[in-house]
Amino acid sequence: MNSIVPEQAAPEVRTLAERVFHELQDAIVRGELEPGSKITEPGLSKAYGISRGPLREAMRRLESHRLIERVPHVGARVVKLSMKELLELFDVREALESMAARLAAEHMSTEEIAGLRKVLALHEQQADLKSGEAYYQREGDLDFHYRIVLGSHNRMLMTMLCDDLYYLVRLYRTQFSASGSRPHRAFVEHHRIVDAIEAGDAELAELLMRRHVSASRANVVDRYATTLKQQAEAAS
Amino acid sequence: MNSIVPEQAAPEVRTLAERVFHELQDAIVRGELEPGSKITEPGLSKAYGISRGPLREAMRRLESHRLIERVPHVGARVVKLSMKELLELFDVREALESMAARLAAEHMSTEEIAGLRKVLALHEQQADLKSGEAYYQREGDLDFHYRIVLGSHNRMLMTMLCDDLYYLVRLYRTQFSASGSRPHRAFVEHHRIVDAIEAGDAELAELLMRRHVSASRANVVDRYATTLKQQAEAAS
DNA sequence: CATCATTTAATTGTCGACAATTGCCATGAA
DNA sequence: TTCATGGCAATTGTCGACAATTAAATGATG
Repeated sequence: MNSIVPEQAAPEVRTLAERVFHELQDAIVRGELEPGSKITEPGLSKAYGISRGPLREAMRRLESHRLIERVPHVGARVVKLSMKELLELFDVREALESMAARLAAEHMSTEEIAGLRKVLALHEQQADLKSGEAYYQREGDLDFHYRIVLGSHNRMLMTMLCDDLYYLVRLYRTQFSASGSRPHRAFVEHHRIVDAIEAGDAELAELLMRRHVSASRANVVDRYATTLKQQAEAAS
Repeated sequence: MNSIVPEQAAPEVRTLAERVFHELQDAIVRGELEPGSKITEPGLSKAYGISRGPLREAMRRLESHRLIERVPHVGARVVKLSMKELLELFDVREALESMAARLAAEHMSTEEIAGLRKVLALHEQQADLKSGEAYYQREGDLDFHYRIVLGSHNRMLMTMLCDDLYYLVRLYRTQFSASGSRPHRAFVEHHRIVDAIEAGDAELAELLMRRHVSASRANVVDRYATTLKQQAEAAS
């Protein structure tokens, strides 16, 4: 079980390959390694002061997490999400997270639900501050989704969403510099979802989560259309 | 894009690691490598006549596909699906495949639908033969699901289902020696799903696929309970 | 006889070097 | 000028050896 929460709470990293994997993962998600840029084994090998052996293992792991793309005998590039791929990601999230919400409504313990409520409270408090810094809002949002996935008690779902897809989500947020959008509405939706989970209403929780992700996707499409329009105006 | 269809139609394998990966994948899914058995790097290295370098890469890939489990400094074992994990797999399949059916209803071309119908015809023809050999039936079943996933035109879904989960499904079928169960009912369900896809009814296709996977899951639970009961009787 | 510490063997992790393949660049011909 | 061809540099793929860690075997001790 890898890091469950963004904060790299990895206490003991037992192997070099593992450590450099996490470092590279962070570097990519944070945008320090430019999307689409080519990364070379000797380069990284020197940069991190390790041999190419462990580095290749780390890169192979990054590839399986869809953070880099490799072509045999050619090289590796940091993944660059296209709009099409981003929408694909949302469809997959909709399928998996709605299932997670359904299972969470069936299996989540009272303690877990209490923790979930605490996250919501913290989330709103930060929103009241209107601190502008959308970063924490967004991290809070991910925290919310994390906990529901964990509440599903389905390990396969957990690794798929928490270890793979959520890193892509964060990568997207840096690549498209997606600021915290539609925050208030998202808050309301989050609350409704927790209510359904607490009531043990699996079907409703599933439906609400589905709409929640779907609305988020629609919001992305909107923003993208707006951006295109602005670019067209600027060009004319 | 890796092998889309079971038949290893990989014409050109460019690297040793890739080749041995596919060979090991087949060996595991076919049950030649016993589930839960420990696999050692020097052993496989000699067995396949390659160095440990490419072999480690192949093993790392197998791990990301959930076919083996590795522990740092300890070793790797062929995955052994427990009942709990099998049910988890079904929940994930239900989520992803129902989404695939929905997208397929929206995006599938007439040619793709024709191909799908052809698979169904072939499927039934084999059933009429009552050839007992459930193997082909099962492969036909997987072929059906493959094509629908491909019809979703969502690459992320395709890799998740075709490259990862479906190998686990086949592994399960060998591990639990699951014979062709409930074949007639599955046929009917398959037809209804294709009808919905052809009609472009996304919601219905999604619902039917969901029920289809869910019924398959329930069937597995039934069989498992029966097995347990028989074992208890034999012990008494 | 059981339990614990120590040693030992085997496996994994890491490293540096060599071979193979690719992409680039210069050179030359149409 | 443009395109094809050849060679060259760089990167990836592969290999064997060494170091670090783990699990087991052995022996000592209560």
